[in-house]
Amino acid sequence: MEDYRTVKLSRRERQIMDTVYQHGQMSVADVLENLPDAPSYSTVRALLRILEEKGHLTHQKDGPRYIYRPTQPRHEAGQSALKQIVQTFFDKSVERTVAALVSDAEVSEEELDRLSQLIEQAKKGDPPS
Amino acid sequence: MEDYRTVKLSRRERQIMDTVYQHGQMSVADVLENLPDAPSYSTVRALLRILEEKGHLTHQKDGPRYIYRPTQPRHEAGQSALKQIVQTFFDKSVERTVAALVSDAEVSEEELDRLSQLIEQAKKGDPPS
DNA sequence: TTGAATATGCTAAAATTTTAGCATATCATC
DNA sequence: GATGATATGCTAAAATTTTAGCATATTCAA
Repeated sequence: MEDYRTVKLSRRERQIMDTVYQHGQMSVADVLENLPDAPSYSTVRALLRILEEKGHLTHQKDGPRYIYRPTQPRHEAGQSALKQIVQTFFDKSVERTVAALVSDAEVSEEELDRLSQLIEQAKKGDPPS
Repeated sequence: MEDYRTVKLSRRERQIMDTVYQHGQMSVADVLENLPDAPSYSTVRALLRILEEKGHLTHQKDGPRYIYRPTQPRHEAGQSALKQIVQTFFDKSVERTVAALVSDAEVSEEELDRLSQLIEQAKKGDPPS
């Protein structure tokens, strides 16, 4: 599926999709709290409704209120978002992207170890064609 | 600097910033060719002007035409874009993000090797506090 | 050096996005 | 079961974004 973050969605809509993905699921009030330049409650409701119409969100009832969740699985959305970044800023190079990630100086020794393991696994497990 | 992709910029503006970052520098015609749902020439010109007013782009003359470039260095913009993604889709975990990157099945054996080296270097070179 | 092609400068209109707020429903508690 | 607090449904206005197009400048080649 196409990356929702680059096409079709307005600024607010994208902001909302981002928080909802980050939090997993949210009520209107939750979303409101987490948006930059907090808009009005009405606004958030309207946008959630639109996003649901467009098929990006669903809601279920939780007592009196609606709880919204993304329709596209998080890991899928993450994959395409990542892909977009790799393409835009890192010349489509996974390597350069990882370099940027680990050069951020906030990656612990242990995490680096786990990353090594991760890559070893990738070598064995998923030999690409 | 804050991630231009999440705040402040309209849909088209963000699309334009993305292509300009991807290509390094572009004329109006170049941008036009690379936008989804190609808008009109006028539109692109207007948006480039606005982005310049907002400080995200500069231009220089190349013969008869303007060539636009981002003001913020690409690697910086890439870092903050990545950070945003890591936060939104991968619970702020660099590890999970790298896992997603290398599980994309399009990473060659050689690239995996270079990634290993990369991480070894990170271990030695930049021991985080 | 002049004319065709291709630029930009600018203004205002069209379209979309964002917002407010009234009407109505639902829940929890006294 | 009445009441206050807190939801949603909906409509239309405000604000922003996107667009078109006329006027003018610049380049390049005949």
